[in-house]
This record gives sequence, C-alpha cells and structure tokens, in this order.
Amino acid sequence: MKPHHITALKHIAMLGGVKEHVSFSSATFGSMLGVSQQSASKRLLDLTREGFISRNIVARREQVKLTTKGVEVLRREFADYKIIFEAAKELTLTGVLASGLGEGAFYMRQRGYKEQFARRLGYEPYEGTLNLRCSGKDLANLEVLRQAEGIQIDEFRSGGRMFGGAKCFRARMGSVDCAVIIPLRSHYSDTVELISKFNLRTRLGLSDGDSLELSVLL
Amino acid sequence: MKPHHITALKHIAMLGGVKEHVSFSSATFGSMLGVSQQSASKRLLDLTREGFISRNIVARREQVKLTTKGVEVLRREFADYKIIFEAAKELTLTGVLASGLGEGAFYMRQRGYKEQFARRLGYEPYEGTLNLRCSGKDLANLEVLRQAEGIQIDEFRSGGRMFGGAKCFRARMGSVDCAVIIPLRSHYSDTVELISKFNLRTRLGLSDGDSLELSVLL
DNA sequence: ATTACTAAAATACGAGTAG
DNA sequence: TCTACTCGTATTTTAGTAA
Repeated sequence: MKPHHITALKHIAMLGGVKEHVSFSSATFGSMLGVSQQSASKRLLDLTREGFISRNIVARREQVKLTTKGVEVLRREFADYKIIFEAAKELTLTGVLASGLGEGAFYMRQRGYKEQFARRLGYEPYEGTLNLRCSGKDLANLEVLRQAEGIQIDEFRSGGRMFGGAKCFRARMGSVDCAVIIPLRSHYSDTVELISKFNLRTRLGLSDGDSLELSVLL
Repeated sequence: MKPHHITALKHIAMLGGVKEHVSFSSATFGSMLGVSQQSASKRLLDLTREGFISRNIVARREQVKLTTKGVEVLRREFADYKIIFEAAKELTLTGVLASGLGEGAFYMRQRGYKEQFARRLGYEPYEGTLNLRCSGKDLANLEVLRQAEGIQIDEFRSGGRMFGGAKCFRARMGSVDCAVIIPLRSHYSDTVELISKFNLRTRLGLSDGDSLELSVLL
C-alpha cells in the first residue's frame, strides 16, 4: 500500500465515501490531492483494481465508495495515530456477546495453548471462550490492539496439525480479570475471544446479545 | 507536504519521536517504510531540510525528534481521521483560562465583526473575549475544528487596515451559550478565543488558570 | 558499522487528445 | 462536458560505493 494511495483513500473517505457512494470528477479529485486530472484518474483506477474502492460510472456522474478492504486501511492508519497521540496504557472496548461455535473450547483444551496461557497470564483459563463482537468506534480500538504488541502466544504443532500463534491482552470486565485474544494470522474480524480463569458466562450471568464493556491493558 | 513524507513522519512518531529523540539506522528506517536505505536516508534529509524533524548524528547513533512543525502535520492527519470515523456533531474541548491581552475587546468593538456575529450567531457578543489554552489531547480536537467548516466570518477593511476573516463554532460552557473563534489566516496556536452574549468571566465567576470544559457543535 | 553521493533504472507525472 | 489513453519529461528510487 503506497502512501499516495492511502492519501487518496483518505480524501474519498472525507467526502463520505465510507458510508455511501460519493460523486466527484477526476479533475476535482485531482485538485484535492494536488495532482492533475490524469493522475487522479489513475489513482482511482489503481484503487479500484486493488479492491480498495468500488466505482459505478453512471451517466455523467461517477459514484465512488470505499470497500471493506479500503476502510480497513484507513482504520489501521487511524489506530496508528491513536497510538501516537493517545499513548494510552488502557483502552476501553465495548461489544456484544456473540454466540460461540463451541470452537473456542476446542482450542482452549489444547495443551499447547493451555500451558502458554498458564505461563504468560499466570492462570489456567476456563475451557471455553466468550465472543465479543465490536462495531463502530470500537473497531478502531480493536485495530489499536492489532497494532499493539501484547503478550505473545506461539504457534505449535500437535496431532499432525498446526495451531496458530496469537497475542493476548490482560483486561478486566467489571471486577473480573480476563484476557482478549487476537489470532496472529487471521483476516479481519469484528470479533475477539475472551478467556478468563472463570466461566464468565455463568459467573457474570451473561447471555448472548448482552453488551459488554472491558478495559484492556496495552 | 507529500504523502510519503507524512508516512515517514508517522513512523518516526510511532517510535516515540514526538516526545524524545529516538535512534535508528537509515537501513532500519528503510525497512519500516518498505524502501531502500538510500531512500530512507533521503527522507530524513528532506524532512530535516524542511524543518519537520531535527537530527543529531552523534558518534554512530543517530538521534531524531519531530519538531513542533512536524508534530503539527501529524495532528492534522489525526484530525482528518477523527472526522472520518468519529463524525461527531459535537466535540468536547477542555482548556485553561489564559489571561487575555485586552486585544480581544478591541476586535469585538469593530463594527465589521459585531455585525457579522450578530447576523450569524443571532446575538451581539459582549465586548471582550476569553482565551482558552488547550494542551495534549485537546490540541487534536482543536485541529478538528480547524479542519471543520464552521460559521464563516469574512474579512473586512476599516480605518485603513484589514481585519482578517475567521470561522466560529457554537458552543456551550455549562449552561451558557458561547462561540469559539478561530482566525483564518493565523499560524498555529494552542489558544482559541471564546465570545458570548454575556461577560463569561463575571457570569461564571471565572479567573485565570481555571479549567474550562465546553462542548462545541461542528 | 554507519550516512549519503552519483548515476542509471524505474516510476510517476501531466500535456495532448480520443472516445 | 466526462474518463482515461499514449507518450515525452520529471521525479524518485535503488545499486554501487566513498567517506
């Protein structure tokens, strides 16, 4: 991703291209970026080809909107600036408790993970995870976590397959300690997994759809 | 300011170059930016020449820190992203009441300003201003205001001199309506002026050094 | 080890212009 | 009008290398 492509995306976003299709001519766009109509046109072509924006050229007017991939790029940038200027040691993440697939429990039963969590977090987590689904402003905070270092959990091999690495962050939900897990080699997701020494669901009386707020240590 | 220079500044900032001198080789810097050592070296030369960073090359290790001008560039970028993702209609600005130079009152007595404020804000402001000095996180919010459109106050000529244009934003301090004024053609400042229908100083019993919080409408 | 010069290669740019 | 092509020029990049 080249700097001038990020700048171009940013300008489209500032016109409202994150939420809806926006219209502008390539000449106008050029003067926003401080380049010629021709270069602006090329930027739009490049961004389209690489899947960062979608275009509908209807009649005269051109309609441009950022794709999810395009928005992601900007969210990542935003997260960088948050780290620079808000260098917070703590971050509040809110989201909705999503129904798990029981998958989390499978992973948490693996010795390779169990041992690492025990060693790095100081406790052996309950065999099960909560899924926290974030939206809006919290997606940007999630991005801050993705950029941040966190506590490393290494990948390992067991039973003939690989179990991927992850990083985790200590957090508190109410008065209960827990940890946020972010898989290392995964594509973008609006959902993170929470683990804790306890069965958070029963201990805090949670059910799917509940709104959760946690403060995460960076 | 070229996009790749902004990216370079951002990376220096992420290493901590906003607050203190940081060390890294041009080769390391190059791999951070995804360019060669030679290009990274050139970036550092360019940024130095243009006054965005200061360098001390002592012995082997190089010390780099962003200048005020450099930090400003990034704050402006950050403000853009805030506008994109936080598209807030309202913004909270906090700061400290700074002693005015009496200058504000001079300007507020000018008919050219008085009339425009009366027309655009719906009231004729008290002849005097408060100076609000911002710091830290609020400087970024100030930058959001500078990027935002606001209510235009046009420049005018009177008594053989020009009075510059400005933009203002409706705001509330506690339960009192007021407005934040941002001069259009001025260099960076951490201080904004507040006007109101009332003498805010006496009405709210304010004195220099008091901490103020206002919610500003964008 | 470094940084940064020179020169050649690669890339980006915009004028002209077609569709 | 508009977008986006070609193509000559300008800028940027990097390899090689000096200090």
